[in-house]
Amino acid sequence: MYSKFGELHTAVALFNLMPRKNIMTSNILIGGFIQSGDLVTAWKLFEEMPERNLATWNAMVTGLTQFEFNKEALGLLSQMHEIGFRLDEFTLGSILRGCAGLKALIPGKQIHCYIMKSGFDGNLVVGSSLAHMYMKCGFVEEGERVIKGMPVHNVVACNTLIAGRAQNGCSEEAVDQYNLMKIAGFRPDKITFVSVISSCSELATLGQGQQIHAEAIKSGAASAVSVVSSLISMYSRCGCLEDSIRAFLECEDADVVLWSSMTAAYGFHGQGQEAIKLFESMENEGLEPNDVTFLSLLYACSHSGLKERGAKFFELMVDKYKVSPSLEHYTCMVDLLGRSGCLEEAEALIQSMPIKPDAIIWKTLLSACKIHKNAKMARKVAEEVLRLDPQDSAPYVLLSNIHASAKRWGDVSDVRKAMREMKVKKEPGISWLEVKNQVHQFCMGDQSHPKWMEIDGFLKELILEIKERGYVPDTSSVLHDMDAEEKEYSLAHHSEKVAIAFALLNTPVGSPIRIMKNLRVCNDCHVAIKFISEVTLREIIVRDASRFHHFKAGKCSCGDYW
DNA sequence: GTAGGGTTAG
Repeated sequence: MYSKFGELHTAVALFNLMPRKNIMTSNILIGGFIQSGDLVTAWKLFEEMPERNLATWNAMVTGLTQFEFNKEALGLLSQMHEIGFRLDEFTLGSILRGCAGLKALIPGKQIHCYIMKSGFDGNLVVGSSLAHMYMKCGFVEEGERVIKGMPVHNVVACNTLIAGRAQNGCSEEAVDQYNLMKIAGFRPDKITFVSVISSCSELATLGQGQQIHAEAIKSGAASAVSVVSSLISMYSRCGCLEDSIRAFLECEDADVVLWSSMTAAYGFHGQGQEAIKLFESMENEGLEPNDVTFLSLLYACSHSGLKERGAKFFELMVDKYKVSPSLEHYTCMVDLLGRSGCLEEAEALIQSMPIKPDAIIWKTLLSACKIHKNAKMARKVAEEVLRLDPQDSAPYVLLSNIHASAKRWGDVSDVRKAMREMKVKKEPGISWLEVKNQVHQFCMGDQSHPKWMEIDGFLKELILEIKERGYVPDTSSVLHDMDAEEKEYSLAHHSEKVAIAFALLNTPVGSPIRIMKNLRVCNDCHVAIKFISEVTLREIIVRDASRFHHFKAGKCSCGDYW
């Protein structure tokens, strides 16, 4: 009774007075200490026990995995094995959770073998944990096989499948599974909504996201802070910052994740000042920012050109909040310095940081070299990128762009030759948008859309019209060796331009257009879309690989800084 | 006593 009411030390005092200490009482105490987070005392009791049963071991293994002492839990498991204990569903569920946390596939597979032999493979808890372990290790298909092999399902099994797909980049499949689970008669809970709403942010399918939000409200799960965090991110990534703000303000039990997701949302829309204000209010509320909060904040500073503020926050993070900077934090800082033109400083940071640089951080610096047209540094940096990731097309494309904008055509063709030799291909640009709950996708060079002729004709007219207003095609981002006319044709068919033409033809006059793109918007498209927003009197919102651009009346919200 | 989830650099 005492251990249930949290008066553990009273319980221990009583326990010590007992002339004969039985296993059950000790087990209850161990469980109590684990629940209160005092693993040290739980461990001490465990060690002192002259005799332990399966429940004792299970309590300890579970306790260790609950607090992410996964390696230690695996150590206990092997001791259990040596002594000859038979593992039950409680042991198996917990230890699989530990394996998932460690992304330890090999021990996970060994446990899978044990499960098959001991006949636990039809057990819902064991099966879900096993599938979760595979999914966390990146083996989606194996996880699916485990879930589908179970004779009965429940909400947790469905959620395991949905979350596993969502976390492994199979967002569409996650949404499909969500629909299937409803048909099968399972009632989605807050964990379902978190996963499926996150998938909608990944897909940037606003209509779908709104519908699922409505379903979450009906089910009563929409006010859970974890669901709100995913909603903030979803609305932000679908281009509706206002809805993110509304969700944030309406949430009653805010935590650090909620604040971080709102910070990220502001950053994503280029509202660095707002992100900073938010961070300051968070500090005032007495909430402790974490590594992700700072990542979002630094990102927001970087995308708004707030170099000094960003640098100060980096210091604050290390000195006051004792968050040790990760490679991601350094990448953000390199981006911040590089974008604002301090290329040498950015390079010096990479050289001096205590973590080994990867291809991504060098690529970040390379983009900055492109923005600030520093061909000399770009060459050097491109070499670093290629050394770490020889198949990456980005350094070739960026180098070629830099040479092309300086009209060094010989250098451009050298880069092209090197690409051919290395068999590196540029990732094709893809843009997509939702019209009446249907997703339309346009890929550079693909004319398969049923309305292609109509779209193409309209696009030609549109380009002519914006040329009259002063648009001059910027062919420097065309990679191939072509004559000027071909280059212009190629440029005019960048997937975002095609998608916008399609949207103008198929959405109500005056309504905003939302386009998503897998790559970053090129400079030419950026200029062209500004003109298009002016001549068509439309607000055009483009999400590219890195952030949002809100085009309105000939201007972009990024202030041409991206 | 056991299982599934939110924010995140380029």
